[in-house]
Amino acid sequence: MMENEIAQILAALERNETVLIAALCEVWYFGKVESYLPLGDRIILVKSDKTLLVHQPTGVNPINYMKDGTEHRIVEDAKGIFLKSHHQFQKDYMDIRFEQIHFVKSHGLEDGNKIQVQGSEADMSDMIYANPGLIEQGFKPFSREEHTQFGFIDVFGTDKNGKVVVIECKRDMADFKAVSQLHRYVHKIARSKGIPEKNIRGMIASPRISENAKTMLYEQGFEYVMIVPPKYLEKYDTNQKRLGEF
Amino acid sequence: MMENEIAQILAALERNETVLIAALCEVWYFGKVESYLPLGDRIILVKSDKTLLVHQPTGVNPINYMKDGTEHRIVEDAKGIFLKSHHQFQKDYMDIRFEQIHFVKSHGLEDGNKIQVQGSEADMSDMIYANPGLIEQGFKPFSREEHTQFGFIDVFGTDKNGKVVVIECKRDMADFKAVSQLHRYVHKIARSKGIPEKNIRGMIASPRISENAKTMLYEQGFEYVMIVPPKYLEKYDTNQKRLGEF
DNA sequence: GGGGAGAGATGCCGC
DNA sequence: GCGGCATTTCTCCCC
Repeated sequence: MMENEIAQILAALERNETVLIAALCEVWYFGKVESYLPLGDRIILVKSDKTLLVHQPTGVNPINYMKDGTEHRIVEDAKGIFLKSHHQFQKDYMDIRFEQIHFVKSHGLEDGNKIQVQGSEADMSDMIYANPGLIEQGFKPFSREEHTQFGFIDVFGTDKNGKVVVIECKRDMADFKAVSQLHRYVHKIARSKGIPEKNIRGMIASPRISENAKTMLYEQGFEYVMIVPPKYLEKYDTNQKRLGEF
Repeated sequence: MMENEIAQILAALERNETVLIAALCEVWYFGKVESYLPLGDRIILVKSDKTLLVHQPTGVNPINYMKDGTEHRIVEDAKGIFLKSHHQFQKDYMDIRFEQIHFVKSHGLEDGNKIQVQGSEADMSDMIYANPGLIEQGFKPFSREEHTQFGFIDVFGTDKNGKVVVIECKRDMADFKAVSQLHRYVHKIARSKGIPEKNIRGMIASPRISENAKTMLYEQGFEYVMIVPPKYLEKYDTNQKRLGEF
């Protein structure tokens, strides 16, 4: 009944193509958790690196997946027609039983390009290093080399009085976890430099901060600087223009 | 040149079907961040809820996406043929320029079923409520109703001496964040009940714990209980058997 | 491989 | 919408 579609899938897997399947199916997963997805229409995607995705007709995330390097085979027996997948290192398994295959399509895809992103937390700290005045007058960040030596601290320098300043950047709203992160960093620096914690200035730099976080921040004697990640809003306006251009 | 494929896309969008496109394309995104993905072969998936996914030929995650409720339209001008997507509430935009469309497929998908998962953190705390002896002899969890009233504490009860016990469950390896979570809960309970923090027992329950976390845990006077989420390994063995059955 | 941290994290639930 | 938290988070980078 589905011989033709199964043959297409096998041939495409053999040729290492990307395979797209629309099918009425049920799915079992056994790995870090166990899951069962009852019968329904789904899109199944097998990529050339052997990643397997099962997508329901709604939502961003796959409902089931297997990572790259998975082995796939088709098994036909009395219980039905299955795509059986196994990942040797992840030690997990997925079984898909096909009740009906709506269509199969495959294609060899070539894509060596990577995405370029602007507006990340790293861009924020770069911006502060390039324009220390954004923090306050007289703020001097240490060199980028020293930055790494103390671990994962976003920005690290001295104020106009020579006091050590530790800054934790968040690209969006800072929450209490950002404050406890900052506290941990200040503690780390205090110990490694032999300075009392209260003599180190800790700051959160972000476009906004939650009420809880603000309270925690001030309770611990830390400070807040409102900084918007580079081109966060400006580019948004630009987009509107750019969209209009078309 | 791509008239036929464009017509297929438009018709499928009109009919609210799930649309699959394999295409050589470049992608711009403007939203919380900005991104640009240079020309390459990708799979584009538009779901019936108007979710848009762009997948490269490798990896589990989409390289670009738009959430459900996005508006999509095809725009053809001197600069090329575009799928232009806009989300009113997310206030973000995506533009895909098609250089070449390898194929278009669409289908109306029906799927009302939800996934059933076993082995989550919630299952762990359920297991402990059902079998308090897993923690220690004499441990008595409070009722599930009280559980919510103190917030997001996984398990909450008293030991054989009537001391309050707060347990944070992790389905896999517990790290230092789990310990600081536990510390916060103990602090919360101490304040709300007017008990000194040192008179409350805090515990991490997980199949494993990192060295750092263990150190932090003991420094703060907390305890560790090794608990494996229900059927974490047993079912894994079962699977092997079950897989053999086919 | 462990450990720490970001991510356009997403998604869920509760207020 | 914010807030807190789990997720088969994934991914990257460093030790």
